[in-house]
Amino acid sequence: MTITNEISNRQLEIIEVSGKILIEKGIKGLTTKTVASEMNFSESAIYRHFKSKEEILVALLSLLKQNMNKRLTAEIKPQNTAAENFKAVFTSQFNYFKKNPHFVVAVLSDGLLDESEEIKTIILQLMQNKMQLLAQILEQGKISNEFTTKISTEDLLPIILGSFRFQMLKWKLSGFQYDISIEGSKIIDNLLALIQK
Amino acid sequence: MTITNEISNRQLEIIEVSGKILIEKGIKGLTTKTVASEMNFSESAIYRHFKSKEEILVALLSLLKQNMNKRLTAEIKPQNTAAENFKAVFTSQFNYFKKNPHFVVAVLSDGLLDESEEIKTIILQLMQNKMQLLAQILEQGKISNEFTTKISTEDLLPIILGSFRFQMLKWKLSGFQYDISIEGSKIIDNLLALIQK
DNA sequence: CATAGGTTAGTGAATATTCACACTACAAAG
DNA sequence: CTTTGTAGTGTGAATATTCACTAACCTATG
Repeated sequence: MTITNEISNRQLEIIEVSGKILIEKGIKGLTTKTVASEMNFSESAIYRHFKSKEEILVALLSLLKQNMNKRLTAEIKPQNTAAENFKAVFTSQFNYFKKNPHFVVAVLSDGLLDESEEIKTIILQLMQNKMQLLAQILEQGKISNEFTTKISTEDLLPIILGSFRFQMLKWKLSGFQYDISIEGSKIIDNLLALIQK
Repeated sequence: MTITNEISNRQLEIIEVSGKILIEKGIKGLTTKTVASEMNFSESAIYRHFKSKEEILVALLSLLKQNMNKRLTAEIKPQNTAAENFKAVFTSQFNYFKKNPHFVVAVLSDGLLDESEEIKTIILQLMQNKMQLLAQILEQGKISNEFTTKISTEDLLPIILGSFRFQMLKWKLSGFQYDISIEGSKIIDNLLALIQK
């Protein structure tokens, strides 16, 4: 356990293992025992790397938040059309979760929401960040006359985000069996078809 | 504990109390201790009414499933337009949850999904039931030329259901502070505006 | 007097966390 | 080159707490 904010390799391993357990066995399955077992070391060894179990979850979510923000912000380019930006952002999301399904918990985070105040805060920030990015694209599309102005951006956000979340839930329920980037691109097209003029 | 399938008054009380705890403290907060305390009797008294804790959850979800199916099916009338049926169904849902916010857990059921196979099955049935009802209305609207045919019913379902779920999540996150039937009717109108021709 | 529904006082299992201890790599000091 | 200090990382055993659930007993009421 270092003093810096940097995440050590071992910490990253623990985070990834925790994510894996989280999607396989849910929040109830994530115990010091299961994490230790998956790491092939004793329970007490966990405490060499994290102060508490909660800290692992906080680190996991913070990491995702950081990644997501960087990644998605880079996808938005002013010279592109709003539809292109819209596609780019969601494609990036679906590809990311395809490669890192253990982070899907953060999207389907209902269970995590009740864990602690700190965790709840991070999850809310994550949602807030995504909504802001999306709002930006929707506004662009309205100004450029690509998207419908029948519905306010504010009202459009929960529809789009809700659809995205639901798609993720379906994917999880299927046991991550199908290709989310393919199914995802369908829903992107459908959403665009609905909001485009 | 009676042998019949009927739910006794005391059982109903326990179910309602459990739902209340579930939305206030999440699945982790639902323990024999908290239920007993809320009921103002001892933990062991619970077992006079239910065989196990899981049985309480099963009863809660089964009850909701029964109620919902009856209620929503009654809302759909062939002589009405698809848009009217659409509105009626969702208005009924929002009003129901306004009166019974402790059942919202079943909608935001991620946490419950990992509890047990039986619980997972009931939740999936609940979702399936609602999707079927909704599909019926969407098909009606397509035939009567009210709704867009640009998007298949199958693809429209997750968008609508996802929006509904997300609205419920927002409501829960707000601590059930605003009037869900008012906010709900807004989202109904918005969704209709999107899918109507 | 049998039963429904309550009580108190347990049970064993699981949980997160702590502690004393051991090993290793490596850099500084002699 | 060897000694030695130290930071990092592991272990096993023990901890208090919480959990779902049970057994034995009490009592009002139909």
